[in-house]
Amino acid sequence: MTGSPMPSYHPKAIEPKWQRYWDEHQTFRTSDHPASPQQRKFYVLDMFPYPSGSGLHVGHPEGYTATDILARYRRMQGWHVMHPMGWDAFGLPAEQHAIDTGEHPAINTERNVQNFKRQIKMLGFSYDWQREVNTTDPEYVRWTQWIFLQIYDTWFDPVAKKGRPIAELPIPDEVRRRGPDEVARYQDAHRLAYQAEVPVNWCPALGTVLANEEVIDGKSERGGHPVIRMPLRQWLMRITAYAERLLEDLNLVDWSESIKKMQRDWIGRSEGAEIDFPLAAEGGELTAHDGVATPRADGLSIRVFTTRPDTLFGATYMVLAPEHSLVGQITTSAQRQAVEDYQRAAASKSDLERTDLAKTKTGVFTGAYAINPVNGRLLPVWIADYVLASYGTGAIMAVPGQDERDWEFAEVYGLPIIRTVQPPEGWSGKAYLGDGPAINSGFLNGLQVEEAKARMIDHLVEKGIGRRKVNYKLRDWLFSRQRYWGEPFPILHELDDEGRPTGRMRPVEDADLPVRLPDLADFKPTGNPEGPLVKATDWLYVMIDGKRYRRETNTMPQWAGSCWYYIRYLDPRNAERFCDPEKARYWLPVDLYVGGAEHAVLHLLYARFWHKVLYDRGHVFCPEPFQKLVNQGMILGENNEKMSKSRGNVISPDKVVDEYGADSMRLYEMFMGPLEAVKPWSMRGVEGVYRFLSRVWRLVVDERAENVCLNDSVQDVEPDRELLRALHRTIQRVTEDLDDLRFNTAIAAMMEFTNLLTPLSIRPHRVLETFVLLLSPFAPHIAEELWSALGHSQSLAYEPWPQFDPDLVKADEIEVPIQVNGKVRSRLTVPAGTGEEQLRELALADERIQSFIGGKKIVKVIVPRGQLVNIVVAG
RNA sequence: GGCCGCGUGGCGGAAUGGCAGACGCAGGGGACUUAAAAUCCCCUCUCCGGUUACGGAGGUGCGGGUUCGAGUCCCGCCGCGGCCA
Repeated sequence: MTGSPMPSYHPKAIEPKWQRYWDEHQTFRTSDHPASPQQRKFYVLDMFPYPSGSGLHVGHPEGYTATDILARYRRMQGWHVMHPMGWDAFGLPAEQHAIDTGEHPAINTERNVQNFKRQIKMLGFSYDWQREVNTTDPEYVRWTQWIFLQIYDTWFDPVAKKGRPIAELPIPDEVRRRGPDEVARYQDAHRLAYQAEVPVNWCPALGTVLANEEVIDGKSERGGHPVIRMPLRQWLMRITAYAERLLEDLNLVDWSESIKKMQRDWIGRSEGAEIDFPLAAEGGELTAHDGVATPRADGLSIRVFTTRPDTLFGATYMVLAPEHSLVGQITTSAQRQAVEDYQRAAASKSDLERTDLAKTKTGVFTGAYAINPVNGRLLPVWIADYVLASYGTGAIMAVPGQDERDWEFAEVYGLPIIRTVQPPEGWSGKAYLGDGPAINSGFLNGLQVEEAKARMIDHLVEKGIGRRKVNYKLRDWLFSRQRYWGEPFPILHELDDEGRPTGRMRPVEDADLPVRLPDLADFKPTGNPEGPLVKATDWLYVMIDGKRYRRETNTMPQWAGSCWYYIRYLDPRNAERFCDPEKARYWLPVDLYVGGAEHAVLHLLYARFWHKVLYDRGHVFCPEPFQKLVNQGMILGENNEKMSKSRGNVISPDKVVDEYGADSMRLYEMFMGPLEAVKPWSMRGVEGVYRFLSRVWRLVVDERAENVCLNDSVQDVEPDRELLRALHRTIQRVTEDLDDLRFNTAIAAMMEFTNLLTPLSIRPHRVLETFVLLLSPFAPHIAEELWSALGHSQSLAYEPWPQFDPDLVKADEIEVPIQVNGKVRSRLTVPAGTGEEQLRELALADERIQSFIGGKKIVKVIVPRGQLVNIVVAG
């Protein structure tokens, strides 16, 4: 605060004052219960930030301002508003800092949180800080671990299509007969949280595995370190079991089509068939000339998934992913060396590199042949890295005639190409993917693609060599990380007398949660896949009932805490449960969720998945967590480029607030353009809204006085009809724009109204009061100050939102343009509500119009909604 | 390569199929001032005619279409952005 005199607009003096007022009066504390049964609830949520060391950037306040305006608006409309904030505070930068400096990540994190909180509070957001959560808080971690155990305790019943307690999993008799260990193994294999040996992206530099999404171009998303593929035993979440519901329930939510589509594409549902191709006995290629191929004695076959079973007659070779388990068994001795060399080379490539369409296809023949089950044709079996082990069955039937990549591969290696769909006349391309009649396809000939698919599947089912199958691109979620700064898994591994794991696991009892992170002197990665927690030898071993256990040393990924924070806000200090069911029932789903589009797929998919498991297990009561979702657009630098330190175009909120105040910052970010649009920053623009706020200030306050007191023009008089109409029109525009999240045009409406008020020498007190209320959600500090200057002793935060009178909004007279053949030629000024017939007559009688239509034939006259006349003349 | 979104003044942007360019920025002129800043008032899409008043023509990336009427709807192209490959 500077000691400068108050009468001119001085945000630095008024903003901290009102922030203190709101804090001291707990103005925005949200009660657990509605004031009356009629009160509507409104849960408006921001994507909580990762408190990085560099502090807030101007992108954060964009979404936060939008939600804050709506929260304040709804409060004034009498709604029961939930508007919380917290910290997504586990993450790699804090751990890296710890590795570099030896300082515990919690200390660094706390410092960053304090800085973020200071910056957020300086913008005057109306959060209920009593509900602040921090994902690294042991009391929060406790419930993240508890939810993990809920998921661990759940299996997916494919018949009921829902998650059920593992105790309800039917155990087959043969499993039961083999004893309790087998039963436990069977259960473990069905849990939604399970361990499996999977090929992972191991990043030696970070000392951790990474999810596919965290690997970009073979390098880690954070840090850009090289990543290699290797098989490791990891925790996974069976999100694939929920694929269908995650897809289906997108129909229940009010999200933009583009975000829904991104989620749908990520889930990647496709319908097709699974087909078994028997492998031919060695030397089978010799018998092919006789048209008889002999299957291998051991009956081995290759199972493929295809979305185009109609093209089966066009299969001319087969491809296995280099990692496919059959490769070793079927490769002939002559090909073994080449195959093994190729497998090694493929292991060092990322999926992205392998499947790049532009890349020249490579592969190696295994020496083996499979038999096409529909025509007995022998198909050479290759391995190639363009086939991924993780998609479908990790094997394909190659149909070059109808698949671009197969065509390319066939060209490179001189494999035969058979078209099975007739391309349109004049087709000059290679593979033809479109519709058309089947050719070279036996009993399918002449059928269009869809019909041919159905007929082929029927045929496969009848012969017992294939089945209808739905496939998803979605993979199970790799849930473990070899890091320190994350939630420990609440899982104990049983050890035998020699200290070797028995393979039996037990979850930590609820009463013993949270499993806290042990303190470490050294946070460096161990360089082996066990993670830094193995160094905490005191923490690592546990004795229970005379048995020795070793704690799980993996930690959870950063996504874990953000999967359920919106629930914890509702009951943040509950020590008995993760959330009181009555509170969850009352507040959920979130009515409006605002955040960056970078979370459009993963965060939202993971959070929806956890929500659905909690829903199935009876802990939450609505199928979807986020009813309406809005993605704010990115704010670019003043040079129209993405803001970044390296480009030197970063705008600091601290600086903006220091120069112009929080209200100008808020107002500018909302005035820049539509919330969802990408838009460049402009300091001149900030100055523009600052000038607007100064003008508003001067409408009310006497600048010449020593203290804040009313301008002489503010008088206790009734507004004239014209001013009253403009006021009500402004109320209408601001209200309707707020309902539709059109903040930029709402602000424009208020600017127009002040432009009208500025030249007036008498400004009715009542009109200014109403206007200040309209402005208050956008620029709350100046609004509070003016409200107080207008004679009120309490905050305006719960003043009723102004209502407009629809009759008053209507103008007495309107101007009606008259067009001739669509061009405006004249205008009429008529009383509002003049009938169409009368408008038509007035228009035709108009002198200027006469000169345009004179002598011409009038074809018709159109008077839409009595607002315009268009006269259509011939010639 | 596929899918999605977007192309409007010098700039950010406004326009339920109905007067294109609201509002703001930048720019120009004026008032106030010893002066400057601040503030207030006026002008500001392009071209043509006119001293003025004003009138006319064109104009929303390009080309077509639907319609009495298209920035808005449809088809094709070009450019930019995002997501996926």
